[in-house]
Amino acid sequence: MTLPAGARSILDAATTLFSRTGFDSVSLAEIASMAGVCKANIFHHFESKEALYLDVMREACKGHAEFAESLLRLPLSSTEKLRRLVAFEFADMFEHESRTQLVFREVLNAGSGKGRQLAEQVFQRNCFAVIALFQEGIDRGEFRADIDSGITAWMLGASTMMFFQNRNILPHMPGMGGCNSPADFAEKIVNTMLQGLLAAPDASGTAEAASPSSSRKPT
Amino acid sequence: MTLPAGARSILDAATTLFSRTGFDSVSLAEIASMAGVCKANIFHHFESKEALYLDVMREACKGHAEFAESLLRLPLSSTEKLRRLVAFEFADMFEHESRTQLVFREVLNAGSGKGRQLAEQVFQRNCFAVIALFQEGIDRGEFRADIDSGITAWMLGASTMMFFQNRNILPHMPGMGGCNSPADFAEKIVNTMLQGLLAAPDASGTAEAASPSSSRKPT
DNA sequence: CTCTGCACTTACCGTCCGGTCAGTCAGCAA
DNA sequence: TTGCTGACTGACCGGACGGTAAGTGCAGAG
Repeated sequence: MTLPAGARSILDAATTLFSRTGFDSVSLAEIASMAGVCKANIFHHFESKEALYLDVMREACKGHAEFAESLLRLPLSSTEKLRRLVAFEFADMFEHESRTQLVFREVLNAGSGKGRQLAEQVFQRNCFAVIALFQEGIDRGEFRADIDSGITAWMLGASTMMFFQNRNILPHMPGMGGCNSPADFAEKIVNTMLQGLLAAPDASGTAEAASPSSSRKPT
Repeated sequence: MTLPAGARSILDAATTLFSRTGFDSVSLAEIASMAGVCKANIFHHFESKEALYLDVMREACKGHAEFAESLLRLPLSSTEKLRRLVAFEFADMFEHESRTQLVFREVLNAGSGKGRQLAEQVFQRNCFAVIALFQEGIDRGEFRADIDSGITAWMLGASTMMFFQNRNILPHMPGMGGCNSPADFAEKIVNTMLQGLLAAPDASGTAEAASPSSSRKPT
């Protein structure tokens, strides 16, 4: 915001390039070239390559996970909150691919990450919000009492990240031809989870609760 | 096997180092040093750094996914096959950490991977076996007919990979304090999935089918 | 013993990288 | 006009990198 134009363009170029192939395989010369400045200018605005990377990460992490937390306070069923949360996260990921890629790379590359801490903070905060959501559903009797909210949140997060990370090769994966859009995938994983989460289906109610909007998919 | 001792030690050192931090941040000098040979000797046995990496990947991929395929042919319930499959995969992953890390890194680092194709083959093959398992369960009426076997396999694979990848920070994750061992986690994700997979629980049977071995966990 | 082929080494090359430095230039206050 | 500041640059540095050339030593075949 208060950054000079040069620093801004460096940060943007670095975000794009780092998100593409990581820290090591991007050179400062590349970044400078894409930013339209000379290499030495990078050192005028940033202390080192690593400091630049951390600034890029800090920016990428900002603004994440706030929706999830605000969502928790809305007067909705836990099922509906879950649907909205996953739908939002998928939309958000694809709207900011570079940022998302950066954070995910750090979370997924166990150890050795320079921005690991930052990414973990984002991940943990997100995870915690989802856990709270599941726990609320359990307390309300909307979800089964015998599920583990931590494990369930983990599965949801893992599926989401993997989908994003493999979005380009997904059409070539066996059995995944059926889901063609992120929204489609999001709906399907939520449905799959819900069928295991919803409180015991006494008689009716199961199918309806799993698909509250009447004509979600006529099959 | 038919490799000279030197080539063998180079391959082993490279496997260890590449699995630790990836391709870029490992130098041939490091590999040579760990292998106890001089750097030039690497070029005697391997065409280039990249060729060495591909050989390492090829070896890491070998022998994977065979258990899953053989498992499918056993005369067991789909539920039991699923349990055994996941239990085996968790045990196998932790028994060969370096190999596993290599393959997972390639699968998870979207794009830009040198051994991407190899890792994808492993991943696809594994995925396909699990999909077949789910499909069998559906056909038998053991699993719900309205689940998507591809999505379900995806969720299972994603959860497993994420667990392995984050095994070191897992104790610090919110809500994951409860599961202390890989086997524990494996059992929990299977249970979570099954509760959503098992055919409609008419009256009894659900809890029993989800935990076939009588005294799995007395709670 | 000699020849051959292979494992292996020492010494070196050109290149590219992160980082430094001296200096230019525009804007602005006094 | 002068003096100062901060954005920006081109030229350069030491070092590490992937890779090469030339040669050593040694085992087995003839």
